[in-house]
Amino acid sequence: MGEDNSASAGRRIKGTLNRQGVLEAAVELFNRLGYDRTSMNDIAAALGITKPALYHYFPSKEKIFTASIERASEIVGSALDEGTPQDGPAMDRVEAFVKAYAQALADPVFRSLVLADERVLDAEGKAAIRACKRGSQLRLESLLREAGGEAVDARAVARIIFGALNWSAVALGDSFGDSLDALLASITHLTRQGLATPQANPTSPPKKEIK
Amino acid sequence: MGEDNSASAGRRIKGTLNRQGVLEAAVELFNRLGYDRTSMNDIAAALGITKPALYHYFPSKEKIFTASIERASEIVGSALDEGTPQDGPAMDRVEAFVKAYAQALADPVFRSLVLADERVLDAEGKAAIRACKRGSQLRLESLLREAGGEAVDARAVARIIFGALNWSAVALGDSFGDSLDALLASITHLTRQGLATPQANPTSPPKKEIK
DNA sequence: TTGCCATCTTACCGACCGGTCGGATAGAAG
DNA sequence: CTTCTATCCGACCGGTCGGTAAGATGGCAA
Repeated sequence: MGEDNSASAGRRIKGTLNRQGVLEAAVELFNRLGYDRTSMNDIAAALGITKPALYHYFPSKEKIFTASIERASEIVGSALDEGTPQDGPAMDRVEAFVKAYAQALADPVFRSLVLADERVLDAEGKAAIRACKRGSQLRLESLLREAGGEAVDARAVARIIFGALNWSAVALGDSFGDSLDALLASITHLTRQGLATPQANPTSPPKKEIK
Repeated sequence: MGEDNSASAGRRIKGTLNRQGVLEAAVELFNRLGYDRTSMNDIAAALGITKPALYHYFPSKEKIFTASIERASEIVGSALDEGTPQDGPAMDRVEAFVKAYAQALADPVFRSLVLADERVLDAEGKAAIRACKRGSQLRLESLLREAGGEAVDARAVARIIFGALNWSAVALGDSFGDSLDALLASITHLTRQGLATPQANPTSPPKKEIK
């Protein structure tokens, strides 16, 4: 509500630190060292200030994290909105969606959400992460169903795609971008070929012995 | 070398605690809470002893972790050896390999390796994890090349498969087993279809301007 | 000039961490 | 019996953590 964001008074002319700057520095450390192993002193030192000064921008360490989660949700949301066309062949839209998601993974702030260990957050933070991930998941599933009909298990294929991208981003770290093109090409290839031919028995659970 | 494993004397008749028991309890906690947030007191409490007693079985917290990593390497190694046939159609062997790997993921000790954050380990521990992961990766790549020839980018497809399985195992936790069948079916389907038709321009980097 | 307020610092707190010390306990060996 | 040794515990250590108290600094508005 009443957030006064005017670059008003204070000391610090050099740097003009603000919440955004703190958040970016913190995210960089969270991604590199992990949330637990990043101390408030580390963050402060990276900004050239002392620990208590940090508490003028955020009331606690966890609030920094949850703020980065919220920001990450906005980032991936708008990236998918802008990157996924509203019409055209369904499979092309799947491809555009996957590409947009992969590009969002290049943003450190969004990576902090993917890397985030839900166990360190309270119920509210957990819910925010789950809602964001679930949103992306459902959007891709819907697109896949549109593209493949009943030919495949859309939920499972979406899991494969997100798993491939998220895991590679986490495992490869900063060199993720180097192999991204090859990864995207293969994901697209497998998905196109897989959706083109129906799967034996996609989702359906065994109906025989319901009792 | 000279490890005396004889179930010799001492107090404790009830329980007959040993390194194996300590390791299993620790792994369960590491997987549930994360390595950093699991204290030696937590592990001791789970075993019904106190912290100093723990140091009769392992010399440090990190040694418990590295021991679980070594054990996990053996588990996945033998699971893949036993689960992957030596002959038959290459694609069938890929499928068997993937299935064997997925079953290894059900073992908490192996999951501790997949979940492990390399950043908390020393150079030796890091190397052990990397060697294990790299071994699995190369085996699958080799199998994929055998099955698909030059049709696809084997490295990228292997990343997709491991990413899908590892990420799902981490994200779904204990309910991983519930959706495993559907996941395996879709992975197999996508891989079979993807290998059946060649990819536009798989791995090859631009050869033109080598200079 | 006066007073306000955002900014930033030094010094500190209680809690918890991994790990250690010295001793208590009890079955096995002689 | 004594002695040995594996097992285990209460108490404690140095260090780090997230967070706080209290005050110094300096630009801005009145």
